[in-house]
Amino acid sequence: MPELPEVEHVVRALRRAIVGRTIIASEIKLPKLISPLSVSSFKRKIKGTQITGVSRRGKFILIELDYRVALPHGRASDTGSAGASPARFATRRFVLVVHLRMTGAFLYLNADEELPKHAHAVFYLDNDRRLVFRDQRKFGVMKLVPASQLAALRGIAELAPEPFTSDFNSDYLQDVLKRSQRSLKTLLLDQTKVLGLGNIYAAEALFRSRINPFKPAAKLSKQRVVLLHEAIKEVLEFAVAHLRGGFNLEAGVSYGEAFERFWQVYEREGEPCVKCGTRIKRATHGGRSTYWCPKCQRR
DNA sequence: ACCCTCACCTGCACGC
DNA sequence: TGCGTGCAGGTGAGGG
Repeated sequence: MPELPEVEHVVRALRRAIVGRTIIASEIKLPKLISPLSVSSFKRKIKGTQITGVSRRGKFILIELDYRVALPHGRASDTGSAGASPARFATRRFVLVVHLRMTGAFLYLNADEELPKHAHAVFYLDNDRRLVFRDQRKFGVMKLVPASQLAALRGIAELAPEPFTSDFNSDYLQDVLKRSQRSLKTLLLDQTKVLGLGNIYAAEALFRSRINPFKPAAKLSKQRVVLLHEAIKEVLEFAVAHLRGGFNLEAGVSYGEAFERFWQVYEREGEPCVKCGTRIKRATHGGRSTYWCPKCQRR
């Protein structure tokens, strides 16, 4: 389902709901979800951890976990609290790295609510509620890693700069495009080059900047790179600002679904272009559907 | 190093 | 109704 804006939306909802909670137990019904860890070691490691934060890197959700280990003899550890009395515990930090891929979603269930179909992981929290990971197509992945290893994790380490930071600027984008032999549409989907777009927002960003999806990336003029850079940021920002889930945290209704659809070309084959009225076209490109206005996006 | 295709899964909408 | 086909917002492995 999700591209960066949807993931950001899920992160914010999770943050409101689960930060501060302790995971008292878990169930993993789909072992490959958490591989290469075994189910038993995953459960052992995550049990008793406290959720200290929820953040995001690209489309990866990062659930930050602290595990306090009691130390014998009241010895202070360097991660323990400083203060008058010596710490009697050490804190180990972990991150549960989650990628929703196509159909992953989190649910936050009350004690009396039934598990939905395709619930592959269940985390029992200390407030008598459950955080559930559901994923119809089973593409989603979950990795529990020490916080110190996060940055080097394969899949994370290679990611392009975050689109809302100054590192993602038009000079960076021009540099990336110049080196590529691929079409713009294909390149925009590559998370190691441009971060956060998926099939919908790549199409939307190209439409917004009036650039043809099939154009070779290296052939885009500097002027139009600037336009594309603006469009990418605007499309993502607009989506983050306007996404609304139909969910209610207190009622325990699900996250990650029921997003409004406000895109202008995606899934609009045959409909009139909002700018010029020409019928939107669709083609398969690199195995995926691409939508564009043949008049607005001629070049 | 790059780029492409396919594989990973289930479910849904469509046409016959 | 049933069955076959194509398609779905993501990525990684494996090949050229």
